[in-house]
Amino acid sequence: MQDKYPKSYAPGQVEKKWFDLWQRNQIYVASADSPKPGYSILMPPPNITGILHFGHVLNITIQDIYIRWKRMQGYEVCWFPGTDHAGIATQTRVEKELAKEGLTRYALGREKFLERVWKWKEEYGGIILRQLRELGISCDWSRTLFTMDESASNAVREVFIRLFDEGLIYRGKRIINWSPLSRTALSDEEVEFREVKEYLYTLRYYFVDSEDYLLVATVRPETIFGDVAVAVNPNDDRYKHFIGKQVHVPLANRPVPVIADDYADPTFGTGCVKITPAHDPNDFEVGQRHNLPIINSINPDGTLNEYAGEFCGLERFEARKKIVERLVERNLIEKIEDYVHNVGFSQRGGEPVEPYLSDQWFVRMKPLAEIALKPVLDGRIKFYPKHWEKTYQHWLENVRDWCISRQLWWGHRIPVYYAPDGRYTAARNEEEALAKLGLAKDVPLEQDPDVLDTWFSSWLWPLTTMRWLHDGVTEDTPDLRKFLPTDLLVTAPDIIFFWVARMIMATMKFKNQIPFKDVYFTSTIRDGLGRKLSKSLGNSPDPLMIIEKYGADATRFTMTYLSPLGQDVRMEIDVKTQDIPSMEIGRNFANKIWNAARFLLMKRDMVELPECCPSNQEKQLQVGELSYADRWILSRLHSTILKVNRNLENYRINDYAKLLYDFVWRDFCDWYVEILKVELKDTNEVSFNQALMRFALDIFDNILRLIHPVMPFISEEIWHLISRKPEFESISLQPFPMYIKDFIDEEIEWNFEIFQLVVEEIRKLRNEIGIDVNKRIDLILNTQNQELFSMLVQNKDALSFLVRANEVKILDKSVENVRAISSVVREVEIHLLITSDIDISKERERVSKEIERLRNNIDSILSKLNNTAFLGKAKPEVIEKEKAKLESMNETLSKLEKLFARLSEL
RNA sequence: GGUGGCUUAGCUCAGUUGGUCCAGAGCGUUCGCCUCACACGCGAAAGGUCACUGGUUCGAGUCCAGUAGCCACCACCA
Repeated sequence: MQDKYPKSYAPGQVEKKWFDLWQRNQIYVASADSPKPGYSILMPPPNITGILHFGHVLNITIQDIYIRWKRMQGYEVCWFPGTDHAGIATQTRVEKELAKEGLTRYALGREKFLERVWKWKEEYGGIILRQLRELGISCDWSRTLFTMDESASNAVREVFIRLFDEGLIYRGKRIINWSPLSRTALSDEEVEFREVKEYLYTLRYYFVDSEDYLLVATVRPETIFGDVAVAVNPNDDRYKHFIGKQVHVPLANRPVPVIADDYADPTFGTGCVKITPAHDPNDFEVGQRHNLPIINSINPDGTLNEYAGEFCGLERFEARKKIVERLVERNLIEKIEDYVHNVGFSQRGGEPVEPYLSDQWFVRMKPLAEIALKPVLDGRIKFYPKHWEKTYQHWLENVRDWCISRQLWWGHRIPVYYAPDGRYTAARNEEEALAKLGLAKDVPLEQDPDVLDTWFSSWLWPLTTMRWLHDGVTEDTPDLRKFLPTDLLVTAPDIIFFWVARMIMATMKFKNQIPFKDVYFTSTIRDGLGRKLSKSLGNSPDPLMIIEKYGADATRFTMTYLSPLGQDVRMEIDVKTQDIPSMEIGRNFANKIWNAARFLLMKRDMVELPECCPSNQEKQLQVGELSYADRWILSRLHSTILKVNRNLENYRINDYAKLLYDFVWRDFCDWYVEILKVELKDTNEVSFNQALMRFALDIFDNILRLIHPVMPFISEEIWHLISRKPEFESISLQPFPMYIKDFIDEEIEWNFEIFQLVVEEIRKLRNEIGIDVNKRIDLILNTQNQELFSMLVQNKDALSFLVRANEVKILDKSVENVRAISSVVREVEIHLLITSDIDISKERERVSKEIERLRNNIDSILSKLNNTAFLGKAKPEVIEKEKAKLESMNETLSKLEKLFARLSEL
């Protein structure tokens, strides 16, 4: 029998077995025609270049919890998976591979290069999804979508054309964020600011017609070759009279005018600013105001161009060093000071972004922001935690136009065609473009070489996953009707602007519907030092290794257990071994569940329970009289069911996990299973034992179903062992436990708590006076409280077992002159009979301490009850409670005092 | 600079609308146990002026204001 159910739970094979079976039986494929109400979640599509990290683990686990919970609640559930083509990341990746072969994308040409990328995608692009599977997720793989699939691409193209025709997409020459590494424009969101220590150089700009000079401060001396003016504030008396004069740009020796503009802050630096329109957004605006020329002195790859003279070809930071050297040489630097300021870095490439003037495509955001703000403000879309709504609102109200063109090859090509006369339009193909432009059929057109920002396809995710415009035409599909709006989006807060806001914009704009009802922002995972997990810090263990070591269930459970809504998660990470010790929480819990099951199964086999599966509780209740403990665990179960549902509804997933943990470990294992041992031993009647086991297994079956959303594998495994169902069936298709109010018995729960306190007090006494664990004790318990007396009598055998007692006497009147160590708990006197001498002074100390504690409590209650303000203003039930408490405490106190008096007599 | 969050036991954190017998858990520490499901376990113990100041209230860890420290996001002047 020992071999039939292994002693400790081994997740590896179990998890693999069930995942394969779930796949083979296709139990997670959703039907848009189902009569059941729909419930849907869009999986945030991971990048095809991505590898699984703990952010995914948490995110995916939460989604699977909701998907499984709702499925068990009887919804037609659909979880849409997919992957993102990740323009820059993927292109960079493949270019690196080419570099190893001594090739570049330019050498290969656009078409050949894209072939390579597709090949790479076919080979490696699915890895991340396969890794996700290891977690046991139950998404509908038949609906997997890639953002560059034809159906999605069709929708992207249509959306571009529509927005273009409406004037919401436009082309313009602007200062954008340029990534010299990837040689492409970036959106504002792709730039992150970091504080850096640099130098502030104060340069001398000599007047053309005198020996005098202006002092101009800059952190970027390499941009002087793009200078077209020096600005001073019109109200700055120091410089007023220089306005209109000419100064020489240092080294360049080019004369530029001194102009007046409010942009120059007299209180900052010297009060003079060099104006470099091509390399600074503010300067660009100043330049526009004053009709200044624009000199672009930096190449797309970040090197200086011919305007820089002798510095031409140098990389911008290298150039800075050389230029400063030369400036010092020529005595053109007044001073160099330490300077700390914020610099924008490319989120992906990590290099400082270059403000760069170029022609790009933009989406006009104002009108879209307005329609996206509404559903969040009026509560149709709810954020969890709520405070993100404010961040969202602030962003939308201050949003700037979105630069969507990327100078890449991998991505959705911009569907814009240019005519030889310089005009252009957005169209599905050349033919249509010619027609739109009113040109003859043989006029050659050129398509825009750029591609779209990756997020320009991601923002359509709620629509493209449901095949909206999959052929460029079809507006309505069964999936859209059934599953839009989706019910929940689970995502990290750092893509609230990138993705969440834009999906709301797009779905509102094109479908006039919200994309999702609830948005859950996941916790950021940090290591023991509070740092984000990252590969470079070495504090980001491979989840697959962790899953292999602890099991997917354990990993899922631990992550859930540790993730409070709206709070960061901290996990100790052993950098050396790449281990996460806190995963033991889940592993130990899984093992505990396994062993509880093992115990029940062994007992079931012992009593030869014939049925294959437990029936429902209502039937059980009629079968036979339930014991006190039975009624208690049933009541606790239903309290737990109620709270589980409430916690899941409110996205309090860590509370959900904790609740299960405590219920299973504390209530079920520590108390119920222990008492069950006594009850089974109590009688030789087979039918009684069978009924009892049927009941216990039924409780456990409920536990398995409660736990299934977070621990799908172990619950499936044990459920099959208990139910003996064929393998094609699944616990994930069973109903989630229903809360039945009639099973809640507050009186039982209350009294049982006292029972627990009594047991604990007796164990404490045993421990304190050092009674050998194997020695059985004799006890006398007495109480005048009839209810408690009856409870104790009913639980006498259980109590005796739990405290390892020999003989237990339960009386409803007080006892005199017993040779015992005594204590009082909630009106129950406990006398542990002993044969040896009592250490009276120790006993007196113990009892008097207890008396003092109780008196303090009584005093505080009395002061409340003597306070007329309290009596006048507190709720009646609160007052009643205080009175009852006082009464009970007084009762306990008088017993203690008697006890103490007796000790004094000895 | 703006906004939001956090500050409870040695560590990591719970504490849902203010009131349930001294504010809870896990880890760690100490003591005792291989008690016939589980040592990934069982029983027990020690450990907290709930950051600080003030206010509201009959009553505050819980609500409000201020102070300090930490964190995140947004903005950003050479």
